[in-house]
Amino acid sequence: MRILIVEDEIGISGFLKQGLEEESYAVDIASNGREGLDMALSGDYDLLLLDWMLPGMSGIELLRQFRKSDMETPVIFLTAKDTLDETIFGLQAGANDYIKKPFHFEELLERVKVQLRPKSGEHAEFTLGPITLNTRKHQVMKNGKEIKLTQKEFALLEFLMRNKGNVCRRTRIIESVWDIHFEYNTGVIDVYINALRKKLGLNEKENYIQTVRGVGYIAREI
Amino acid sequence: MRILIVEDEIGISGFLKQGLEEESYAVDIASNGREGLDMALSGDYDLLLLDWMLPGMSGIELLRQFRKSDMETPVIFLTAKDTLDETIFGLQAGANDYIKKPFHFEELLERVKVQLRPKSGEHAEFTLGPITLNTRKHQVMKNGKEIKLTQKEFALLEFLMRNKGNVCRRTRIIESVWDIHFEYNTGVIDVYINALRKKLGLNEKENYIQTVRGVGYIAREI
DNA sequence: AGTATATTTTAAGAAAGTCTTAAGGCTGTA
DNA sequence: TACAGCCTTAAGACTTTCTTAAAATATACT
Repeated sequence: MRILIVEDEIGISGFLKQGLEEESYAVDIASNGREGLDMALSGDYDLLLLDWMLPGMSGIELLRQFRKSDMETPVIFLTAKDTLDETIFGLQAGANDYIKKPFHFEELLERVKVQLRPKSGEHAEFTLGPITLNTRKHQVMKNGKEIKLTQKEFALLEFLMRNKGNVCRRTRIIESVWDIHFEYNTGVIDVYINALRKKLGLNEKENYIQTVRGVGYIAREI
Repeated sequence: MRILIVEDEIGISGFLKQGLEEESYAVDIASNGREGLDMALSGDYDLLLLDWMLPGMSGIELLRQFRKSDMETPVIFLTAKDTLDETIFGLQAGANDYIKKPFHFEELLERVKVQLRPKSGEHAEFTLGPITLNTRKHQVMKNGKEIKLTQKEFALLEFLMRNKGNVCRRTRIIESVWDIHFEYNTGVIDVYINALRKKLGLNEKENYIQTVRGVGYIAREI
Protein backbone atom coordinates (compact mmCIF):
# COMPACT_ATOMS: atom_id res chain seq x y z
CA MET A 1 0.00 0.00 0.00
CA ARG A 2 1.41 3.32 -1.06
CA ILE A 3 0.82 6.52 0.86
CA LEU A 4 1.62 10.09 -0.11
CA ILE A 5 2.15 12.63 2.64
CA VAL A 6 1.83 16.28 1.65
CA GLU A 7 3.22 18.26 4.54
CA ASP A 8 5.73 21.09 4.75
CA GLU A 9 6.99 20.50 8.26
CA ILE A 10 9.78 17.99 7.92
CA GLY A 11 9.60 16.96 11.55
CA ILE A 12 6.03 15.81 11.20
CA SER A 13 6.30 14.23 7.78
CA GLY A 14 9.44 12.40 8.78
CA PHE A 15 7.80 11.07 11.89
CA LEU A 16 4.76 9.90 9.97
CA LYS A 17 6.87 8.35 7.27
CA GLN A 18 8.88 6.41 9.78
CA GLY A 19 5.86 5.21 11.67
CA LEU A 20 3.96 4.17 8.57
CA GLU A 21 6.97 2.43 7.14
CA GLU A 22 7.25 0.43 10.33
CA GLU A 23 3.73 -0.72 9.51
CA SER A 24 5.11 -1.66 6.12
CA TYR A 25 3.46 0.96 4.01
CA ALA A 26 5.49 2.54 1.22
CA VAL A 27 5.59 6.26 1.90
CA ASP A 28 6.53 9.28 -0.19
CA ILE A 29 6.61 12.89 0.91
CA ALA A 30 5.78 16.09 -0.93
CA SER A 31 6.62 19.27 0.92
CA ASN A 32 4.48 21.77 -0.96
CA GLY A 33 1.10 21.87 -2.58
CA ARG A 34 2.10 21.98 -6.20
CA GLU A 35 4.51 19.10 -5.94
CA GLY A 36 1.92 17.22 -3.91
CA LEU A 37 -0.75 17.63 -6.55
CA ASP A 38 1.54 16.45 -9.31
CA MET A 39 2.54 13.38 -7.35
CA ALA A 40 -1.03 12.65 -6.31
CA LEU A 41 -2.26 12.88 -9.89
CA SER A 42 0.27 10.27 -10.97
CA GLY A 43 -2.20 7.78 -9.51
CA ASP A 44 0.53 5.83 -7.79
CA TYR A 45 -0.99 6.14 -4.34
CA ASP A 46 -3.64 4.34 -2.36
CA LEU A 47 -4.05 7.08 0.20
CA LEU A 48 -3.22 10.76 0.66
CA LEU A 49 -2.40 12.45 3.94
CA LEU A 50 -2.87 16.12 3.36
CA ASP A 51 -1.88 19.02 5.53
CA TRP A 52 -4.24 21.97 5.62
CA MET A 53 -1.63 24.70 5.67
CA LEU A 54 0.81 24.37 2.81
CA PRO A 55 3.12 26.70 0.95
CA GLY A 56 2.38 27.06 -2.76
CA MET A 57 -1.14 25.72 -2.70
CA SER A 58 -3.37 25.10 0.29
CA GLY A 59 -4.37 21.58 1.10
CA ILE A 60 -7.98 22.31 0.39
CA GLU A 61 -7.20 23.77 -3.02
CA LEU A 62 -5.06 20.77 -3.79
CA LEU A 63 -7.88 18.48 -2.79
CA ARG A 64 -10.39 20.31 -5.01
CA GLN A 65 -8.12 20.10 -8.01
CA PHE A 66 -7.44 16.48 -7.27
CA ARG A 67 -11.10 15.53 -7.09
CA LYS A 68 -11.77 17.52 -10.25
CA SER A 69 -9.73 14.98 -12.16
CA ASP A 70 -11.99 12.19 -10.93
CA MET A 71 -9.44 10.58 -8.67
CA GLU A 72 -11.10 8.50 -6.01
CA THR A 73 -8.09 7.88 -3.85
CA PRO A 74 -9.09 8.33 -0.23
CA VAL A 75 -7.81 11.47 1.44
CA ILE A 76 -7.32 12.13 5.11
CA PHE A 77 -6.55 15.67 5.95
CA LEU A 78 -4.71 17.06 8.91
CA THR A 79 -6.10 20.23 10.40
CA ALA A 80 -3.86 22.31 12.57
CA LYS A 81 -6.53 24.32 14.27
CA ASP A 82 -9.37 22.87 16.18
CA THR A 83 -12.10 24.68 14.31
CA LEU A 84 -15.02 22.91 12.78
CA ASP A 85 -15.02 25.16 9.75
CA GLU A 86 -11.89 23.64 8.36
CA THR A 87 -13.20 20.18 8.90
CA ILE A 88 -16.37 21.09 7.12
CA PHE A 89 -14.62 22.69 4.18
CA GLY A 90 -12.37 19.71 3.96
CA LEU A 91 -15.22 17.26 3.86
CA GLN A 92 -17.02 19.37 1.30
CA ALA A 93 -13.95 19.44 -0.86
CA GLY A 94 -13.94 15.65 -0.92
CA ALA A 95 -11.89 14.46 2.00
CA ASN A 96 -12.78 11.05 3.37
CA ASP A 97 -11.66 11.74 6.88
CA TYR A 98 -9.93 14.36 8.93
CA ILE A 99 -7.78 14.35 12.01
CA LYS A 100 -6.89 17.20 14.30
CA LYS A 101 -3.36 18.03 15.26
CA PRO A 102 -1.89 17.24 17.61
CA PHE A 103 -2.85 13.64 17.20
CA HIS A 104 -1.49 10.36 18.37
CA PHE A 105 0.08 8.21 15.73
CA GLU A 106 -2.14 5.34 16.86
CA GLU A 107 -5.23 7.27 15.94
CA LEU A 108 -3.89 8.27 12.57
CA LEU A 109 -2.99 4.67 11.86
CA GLU A 110 -6.47 3.54 12.77
CA ARG A 111 -7.95 6.00 10.32
CA VAL A 112 -5.49 5.06 7.64
CA LYS A 113 -6.46 1.43 8.04
CA VAL A 114 -10.13 2.26 7.89
CA GLN A 115 -9.64 4.08 4.63
CA LEU A 116 -7.55 1.34 3.12
CA ARG A 117 -9.67 -1.51 4.33
CA PRO A 118 -12.32 -1.60 1.61
CA LYS A 119 -9.68 -1.86 -1.03
CA SER A 120 -7.19 -4.18 0.55
CA GLY A 121 -9.02 -6.21 3.13
CA GLU A 122 -6.35 -5.39 5.63
CA HIS A 123 -6.74 -8.09 8.21
CA ALA A 124 -4.11 -8.48 10.79
CA GLU A 125 -3.70 -12.16 10.02
CA PHE A 126 -3.18 -14.01 6.76
CA THR A 127 -2.97 -17.71 6.19
CA LEU A 128 -1.36 -19.91 3.57
CA GLY A 129 -1.70 -23.61 4.21
CA PRO A 130 -0.10 -24.24 7.59
CA ILE A 131 1.47 -20.80 7.59
CA THR A 132 -0.02 -17.78 9.33
CA LEU A 133 1.32 -14.27 9.26
CA ASN A 134 0.27 -11.72 11.85
CA THR A 135 1.16 -8.14 11.05
CA ARG A 136 0.29 -6.81 14.47
CA LYS A 137 2.58 -9.23 16.23
CA HIS A 138 5.00 -9.16 13.35
CA GLN A 139 5.07 -12.89 13.64
CA VAL A 140 4.98 -15.85 11.29
CA MET A 141 3.94 -19.30 12.45
CA LYS A 142 4.00 -22.65 10.73
CA ASN A 143 2.15 -25.48 12.42
CA GLY A 144 2.13 -23.47 15.61
CA LYS A 145 5.85 -22.94 15.65
CA GLU A 146 7.31 -19.51 15.21
CA ILE A 147 9.47 -18.85 12.19
CA LYS A 148 11.84 -15.96 12.69
CA LEU A 149 12.01 -13.74 9.64
CA THR A 150 13.94 -10.58 8.94
CA GLN A 151 12.23 -7.35 7.95
CA LYS A 152 12.57 -7.84 4.24
CA GLU A 153 11.65 -11.49 4.39
CA PHE A 154 8.58 -10.59 6.36
CA ALA A 155 7.61 -7.81 3.99
CA LEU A 156 8.01 -10.06 0.99
CA LEU A 157 5.98 -12.87 2.52
CA GLU A 158 3.30 -10.42 3.56
CA PHE A 159 3.08 -9.09 0.04
CA LEU A 160 2.77 -12.58 -1.41
CA MET A 161 0.17 -13.62 1.15
CA ARG A 162 -1.85 -10.46 0.70
CA ASN A 163 -2.02 -11.37 -2.96
CA LYS A 164 -2.61 -15.07 -2.38
CA GLY A 165 -3.82 -16.76 -5.54
CA ASN A 166 -2.59 -13.96 -7.77
CA VAL A 167 0.69 -13.80 -9.56
CA CYS A 168 3.01 -11.18 -8.13
CA ARG A 169 5.11 -9.74 -10.88
CA ARG A 170 8.72 -8.93 -10.17
CA THR A 171 8.24 -5.25 -10.88
CA ARG A 172 5.33 -5.08 -8.41
CA ILE A 173 7.33 -6.87 -5.79
CA ILE A 174 10.32 -4.61 -6.19
CA GLU A 175 7.99 -1.63 -6.05
CA SER A 176 6.05 -2.62 -2.99
CA VAL A 177 8.64 -4.38 -0.94
CA TRP A 178 11.78 -2.52 -1.93
CA ASP A 179 10.16 0.77 -2.90
CA ILE A 180 12.15 0.97 -6.11
CA HIS A 181 10.35 2.58 -9.02
CA PHE A 182 12.80 2.52 -11.86
CA GLU A 183 14.14 -0.34 -13.86
CA TYR A 184 16.44 -2.28 -11.69
CA ASN A 185 18.17 -5.43 -12.58
CA THR A 186 19.02 -7.42 -9.56
CA GLY A 187 18.69 -10.79 -8.03
CA VAL A 188 17.50 -9.70 -4.59
CA ILE A 189 14.04 -11.12 -5.03
CA ASP A 190 15.39 -14.52 -5.93
CA VAL A 191 17.65 -14.44 -2.91
CA TYR A 192 14.78 -13.62 -0.62
CA ILE A 193 12.40 -16.11 -2.13
CA ASN A 194 15.09 -18.65 -1.56
CA ALA A 195 15.50 -17.60 2.05
CA LEU A 196 11.74 -17.77 2.61
CA ARG A 197 11.38 -21.21 1.13
CA LYS A 198 14.24 -22.43 3.24
CA LYS A 199 13.03 -20.92 6.49
CA LEU A 200 9.46 -22.05 5.88
CA GLY A 201 10.68 -25.52 4.97
CA LEU A 202 8.94 -25.55 1.61
CA ASN A 203 9.67 -28.19 -1.03
CA GLU A 204 8.10 -29.86 -4.06
CA LYS A 205 5.32 -31.23 -1.88
CA GLU A 206 4.71 -28.05 0.05
CA ASN A 207 5.21 -25.57 -2.75
CA TYR A 208 3.09 -22.80 -1.35
CA ILE A 209 5.32 -20.26 -3.04
CA GLN A 210 5.54 -21.15 -6.68
CA THR A 211 7.67 -19.68 -9.41
CA VAL A 212 5.88 -18.35 -12.46
CA ARG A 213 8.60 -18.34 -15.00
CA GLY A 214 9.15 -15.07 -16.80
CA VAL A 215 6.59 -13.30 -14.60
CA GLY A 216 7.18 -13.61 -10.90
CA TYR A 217 5.89 -15.68 -8.00
CA ILE A 218 2.58 -16.79 -6.60
CA ALA A 219 1.49 -17.83 -3.13
CA ARG A 220 -1.28 -20.39 -3.37
CA GLU A 221 -3.02 -23.12 -1.46
CA ILE A 222 -2.18 -26.56 -2.73
CA MET B 1 -16.82 -0.70 28.41
CA ARG B 2 -20.50 0.09 28.02
CA ILE B 3 -22.04 1.20 24.76
CA LEU B 4 -25.50 2.58 24.11
CA ILE B 5 -27.01 2.18 20.67
CA VAL B 6 -29.88 4.48 19.78
CA GLU B 7 -31.43 3.10 16.63
CA ASP B 8 -35.00 2.30 15.63
CA GLU B 9 -34.35 -0.39 13.08
CA ILE B 10 -34.16 -3.58 15.06
CA GLY B 11 -32.25 -5.39 12.35
CA ILE B 12 -29.41 -2.94 12.52
CA SER B 13 -29.29 -2.49 16.28
CA GLY B 14 -29.40 -6.23 16.83
CA PHE B 15 -26.61 -6.81 14.42
CA LEU B 16 -24.47 -4.16 16.08
CA LYS B 17 -25.24 -5.44 19.55
CA GLN B 18 -24.21 -8.93 18.64
CA GLY B 19 -21.03 -7.81 16.95
CA LEU B 20 -19.99 -5.51 19.76
CA GLU B 21 -20.77 -8.08 22.40
CA GLU B 22 -18.52 -10.52 20.62
CA GLU B 23 -15.81 -7.93 21.15
CA SER B 24 -16.80 -8.00 24.82
CA TYR B 25 -18.45 -4.64 25.10
CA ALA B 26 -21.62 -4.34 27.17
CA VAL B 27 -24.34 -3.10 24.89
CA ASP B 28 -27.79 -1.61 25.50
CA ILE B 29 -30.29 -0.52 22.92
CA ALA B 30 -32.78 2.34 22.86
CA SER B 31 -35.19 2.37 19.99
CA ASN B 32 -36.38 5.95 20.03
CA GLY B 33 -34.95 9.36 20.70
CA ARG B 34 -36.59 10.12 24.00
CA GLU B 35 -35.72 6.81 25.56
CA GLY B 36 -32.23 7.18 24.17
CA LEU B 37 -31.70 10.56 25.73
CA ASP B 38 -32.87 9.36 29.14
CA MET B 39 -30.57 6.38 29.07
CA ALA B 40 -27.67 8.43 27.78
CA LEU B 41 -28.11 10.98 30.55
CA SER B 42 -27.88 8.26 33.17
CA GLY B 43 -24.16 8.48 32.59
CA ASP B 44 -23.76 4.73 32.50
CA TYR B 45 -22.16 4.64 29.10
CA ASP B 46 -18.70 5.11 27.72
CA LEU B 47 -19.84 5.58 24.15
CA LEU B 48 -22.99 6.39 22.21
CA LEU B 49 -23.85 5.15 18.75
CA LEU B 50 -26.53 7.42 17.46
CA ASP B 51 -28.75 7.05 14.44
CA TRP B 52 -29.64 10.17 12.55
CA MET B 53 -33.22 9.31 11.75
CA LEU B 54 -35.17 8.46 14.86
CA PRO B 55 -38.81 8.50 15.86
CA GLY B 56 -39.64 10.78 18.77
CA MET B 57 -36.58 12.92 18.62
CA SER B 58 -33.99 13.14 15.85
CA GLY B 59 -30.47 11.99 16.60
CA ILE B 60 -29.14 15.47 16.17
CA GLU B 61 -31.64 16.92 18.58
CA LEU B 62 -30.79 14.22 21.08
CA LEU B 63 -27.12 15.00 20.72
CA ARG B 64 -27.69 18.70 21.28
CA GLN B 65 -29.67 18.09 24.43
CA PHE B 66 -27.09 15.60 25.61
CA ARG B 67 -24.20 17.98 25.16
CA LYS B 68 -26.18 20.73 26.82
CA SER B 69 -25.96 18.80 30.06
CA ASP B 70 -22.16 18.79 29.86
CA MET B 71 -21.83 15.11 29.14
CA GLU B 72 -18.53 14.38 27.48
CA THR B 73 -19.20 10.80 26.50
CA PRO B 74 -17.94 10.29 22.96
CA VAL B 75 -20.62 9.99 20.31
CA ILE B 76 -20.39 8.37 16.91
CA PHE B 77 -23.34 9.00 14.73
CA LEU B 78 -24.63 6.96 11.87
CA THR B 79 -25.81 8.85 8.83
CA ALA B 80 -28.17 7.08 6.49
CA LYS B 81 -27.74 9.31 3.52
CA ASP B 82 -24.49 10.16 1.95
CA THR B 83 -24.95 13.88 2.22
CA LEU B 84 -22.35 16.08 3.74
CA ASP B 85 -24.87 18.35 5.39
CA GLU B 86 -25.80 15.76 7.95
CA THR B 87 -22.22 15.08 8.75
CA ILE B 88 -21.57 18.74 9.22
CA PHE B 89 -24.58 19.29 11.43
CA GLY B 90 -23.59 16.27 13.41
CA LEU B 91 -20.09 17.50 14.05
CA GLN B 92 -21.39 20.94 14.94
CA ALA B 93 -23.80 19.40 17.40
CA GLY B 94 -20.88 17.73 19.15
CA ALA B 95 -20.36 14.33 17.62
CA ASN B 96 -16.86 12.93 17.86
CA ASP B 97 -17.09 10.90 14.72
CA TYR B 98 -19.56 9.85 12.08
CA ILE B 99 -19.95 6.86 9.85
CA LYS B 100 -21.97 6.51 6.71
CA LYS B 101 -24.43 3.72 6.15
CA PRO B 102 -24.01 1.26 4.74
CA PHE B 103 -20.81 0.57 6.62
CA HIS B 104 -18.72 -2.46 7.35
CA PHE B 105 -18.86 -3.62 10.92
CA GLU B 106 -15.09 -3.72 10.95
CA GLU B 107 -14.98 -0.05 10.22
CA LEU B 108 -17.43 0.78 12.95
CA LEU B 109 -15.41 -1.26 15.39
CA GLU B 110 -12.27 0.60 14.44
CA ARG B 111 -13.93 3.91 15.15
CA VAL B 112 -15.38 2.69 18.39
CA LYS B 113 -11.94 1.64 19.51
CA VAL B 114 -10.48 4.98 18.56
CA GLN B 115 -13.05 6.77 20.68
CA LEU B 116 -12.59 4.47 23.65
CA ARG B 117 -8.86 4.32 23.53
CA PRO B 118 -7.97 7.37 25.67
CA LYS B 119 -10.14 6.18 28.52
CA SER B 120 -9.20 2.53 28.42
CA GLY B 121 -6.13 0.98 29.87
CA GLU B 122 -6.89 1.42 33.54
CA HIS B 123 -5.85 -2.02 34.66
CA ALA B 124 -3.87 -2.07 37.80
CA GLU B 125 -1.74 -5.17 37.53
CA PHE B 126 0.06 -6.81 34.67
CA THR B 127 2.11 -9.97 34.61
CA LEU B 128 4.90 -11.26 32.45
CA GLY B 129 6.29 -14.59 33.48
CA PRO B 130 7.54 -14.18 37.06
CA ILE B 131 7.25 -10.40 36.79
CA THR B 132 4.28 -8.41 38.00
CA LEU B 133 3.76 -4.70 37.61
CA ASN B 134 1.24 -2.82 39.67
CA THR B 135 0.40 0.64 38.42
CA ARG B 136 -1.47 1.69 41.53
CA LYS B 137 1.37 0.77 43.86
CA HIS B 138 3.89 1.76 41.24
CA GLN B 139 5.72 -1.41 42.06
CA VAL B 140 7.42 -4.17 40.16
CA MET B 141 8.03 -7.60 41.62
CA LYS B 142 9.92 -10.60 40.34
CA ASN B 143 9.46 -13.88 42.18
CA GLY B 144 8.04 -11.97 45.13
CA LYS B 145 11.02 -9.69 45.42
CA GLU B 146 10.67 -6.02 44.65
CA ILE B 147 12.66 -4.55 41.79
CA LYS B 148 13.27 -0.85 42.16
CA LEU B 149 12.79 0.98 38.90
CA THR B 150 13.05 4.62 38.03
CA GLN B 151 10.12 6.54 36.56
CA LYS B 152 11.12 6.09 32.96
CA GLU B 153 12.08 2.48 33.42
CA PHE B 154 8.71 1.85 34.98
CA ALA B 155 6.87 3.69 32.23
CA LEU B 156 8.69 1.74 29.57
CA LEU B 157 8.07 -1.60 31.22
CA GLU B 158 4.43 -0.71 31.74
CA PHE B 159 4.05 0.13 28.09
CA LEU B 160 5.64 -3.14 27.03
CA MET B 161 3.53 -5.14 29.46
CA ARG B 162 0.31 -3.42 28.48
CA ASN B 163 1.09 -4.54 24.96
CA LYS B 164 2.27 -8.01 25.91
CA GLY B 165 2.38 -10.26 22.87
CA ASN B 166 2.39 -7.38 20.44
CA VAL B 167 5.38 -5.72 18.92
CA CYS B 168 6.01 -2.26 20.33
CA ARG B 169 7.45 -0.16 17.58
CA ARG B 170 10.07 2.41 18.43
CA THR B 171 7.90 5.25 17.23
CA ARG B 172 5.09 4.21 19.54
CA ILE B 173 7.39 3.82 22.46
CA ILE B 174 8.88 7.26 22.03
CA GLU B 175 5.37 8.66 21.67
CA SER B 176 3.83 6.96 24.63
CA VAL B 177 6.69 6.87 27.07
CA TRP B 178 8.60 10.00 26.14
CA ASP B 179 5.68 11.93 24.66
CA ILE B 180 7.68 12.99 21.65
CA HIS B 181 5.66 13.40 18.50
CA PHE B 182 8.34 14.43 16.09
CA GLU B 183 11.09 12.66 14.33
CA TYR B 184 13.70 12.07 16.89
CA ASN B 185 16.86 10.19 16.52
CA THR B 186 18.13 8.94 19.78
CA GLY B 187 19.30 5.89 21.58
CA VAL B 188 17.36 6.38 24.82
CA ILE B 189 15.10 3.46 24.20
CA ASP B 190 18.03 1.11 23.79
CA VAL B 191 19.61 2.39 26.96
CA TYR B 192 16.44 1.87 28.93
CA ILE B 193 15.77 -1.55 27.51
CA ASN B 194 19.26 -2.42 28.55
CA ALA B 195 18.66 -1.10 32.06
CA LEU B 196 15.39 -3.03 32.35
CA ARG B 197 16.93 -6.28 31.22
CA LYS B 198 19.73 -5.82 33.69
CA LYS B 199 17.54 -4.91 36.65
CA LEU B 200 15.06 -7.67 35.89
CA GLY B 201 17.90 -10.12 35.46
CA LEU B 202 16.83 -11.22 32.01
CA ASN B 203 19.05 -13.29 29.76
CA GLU B 204 18.87 -15.68 26.82
CA LYS B 205 16.83 -18.12 28.89
CA GLU B 206 14.54 -15.57 30.42
CA ASN B 207 14.16 -13.33 27.43
CA TYR B 208 10.80 -11.87 28.29
CA ILE B 209 11.73 -8.68 26.51
CA GLN B 210 12.81 -9.53 23.01
CA THR B 211 14.27 -7.36 20.30
CA VAL B 212 12.45 -7.27 16.99
CA ARG B 213 15.13 -5.96 14.74
CA GLY B 214 14.23 -2.97 12.62
CA VAL B 215 10.90 -2.65 14.38
CA GLY B 216 11.13 -2.44 18.13
CA TYR B 217 10.66 -4.71 21.15
CA ILE B 218 8.13 -7.22 22.35
CA ALA B 219 7.26 -8.45 25.82
CA ARG B 220 6.12 -12.03 25.66
CA GLU B 221 5.67 -15.15 27.69
CA ILE B 222 8.22 -17.80 26.85
C1' DA C 1 21.18 28.62 48.29
C1' DG C 2 24.49 25.07 47.95
C1' DT C 3 25.73 20.40 47.97
C1' DA C 4 24.89 15.62 47.43
C1' DT C 5 22.39 12.07 45.17
C1' DA C 6 19.70 10.03 41.72
C1' DT C 7 17.85 10.04 37.20
C1' DT C 8 17.81 10.92 32.40
C1' DT C 9 20.01 11.72 28.10
C1' DT C 10 23.79 11.78 24.88
C1' DA C 11 27.47 9.82 22.56
C1' DA C 12 30.57 6.53 20.68
C1' DG C 13 32.79 2.16 19.85
C1' DA C 14 31.78 -2.81 19.82
C1' DA C 15 28.93 -6.46 18.58
C1' DA C 16 25.42 -8.59 16.19
C1' DG C 17 22.44 -9.09 12.50
C1' DT C 18 20.74 -7.92 7.79
C1' DC C 19 20.98 -6.71 2.93
C1' DT C 20 22.96 -6.74 -1.49
C1' DT C 21 25.91 -8.20 -4.90
C1' DA C 22 27.95 -11.33 -7.79
C1' DA C 23 29.23 -15.62 -9.60
C1' DG C 24 28.49 -20.30 -10.80
C1' DG C 25 25.19 -24.11 -11.07
C1' DC C 26 20.69 -25.65 -12.41
C1' DT C 27 16.33 -26.13 -15.15
C1' DG C 28 12.59 -25.45 -18.26
C1' DT C 29 11.49 -24.11 -22.96
C1' DA C 30 12.22 -23.18 -27.81
C1' DT D 1 21.31 -28.31 -27.30
C1' DA D 2 21.37 -23.54 -26.34
C1' DC D 3 19.72 -20.02 -23.85
C1' DA D 4 17.30 -17.26 -20.72
C1' DG D 5 15.63 -17.24 -16.39
C1' DC D 6 15.93 -19.08 -11.78
C1' DC D 7 18.38 -21.05 -7.65
C1' DT D 8 21.98 -21.15 -4.33
C1' DT D 9 25.81 -19.64 -1.86
C1' DA D 10 28.94 -16.79 0.49
C1' DA D 11 31.49 -12.59 1.25
C1' DG D 12 31.55 -7.96 2.47
C1' DA D 13 29.04 -3.61 3.00
C1' DC D 14 25.88 -1.77 5.64
C1' DT D 15 22.50 -1.02 9.49
C1' DT D 16 20.74 -1.66 13.88
C1' DT D 17 21.29 -2.72 18.53
C1' DC D 18 24.10 -3.27 22.79
C1' DT D 19 26.95 -1.57 26.24
C1' DT D 20 29.41 1.64 28.73
C1' DA D 21 30.61 5.95 30.49
C1' DA D 22 30.23 10.59 31.02
C1' DA D 23 27.47 14.86 30.71
C1' DA D 24 23.18 17.11 31.67
C1' DT D 25 19.24 17.50 34.34
C1' DA D 26 16.25 16.86 38.20
C1' DT D 27 15.45 15.94 43.14
C1' DA D 28 16.41 15.84 48.04
C1' DC D 29 18.70 17.35 51.99
C1' DT D 30 21.30 20.54 55.07
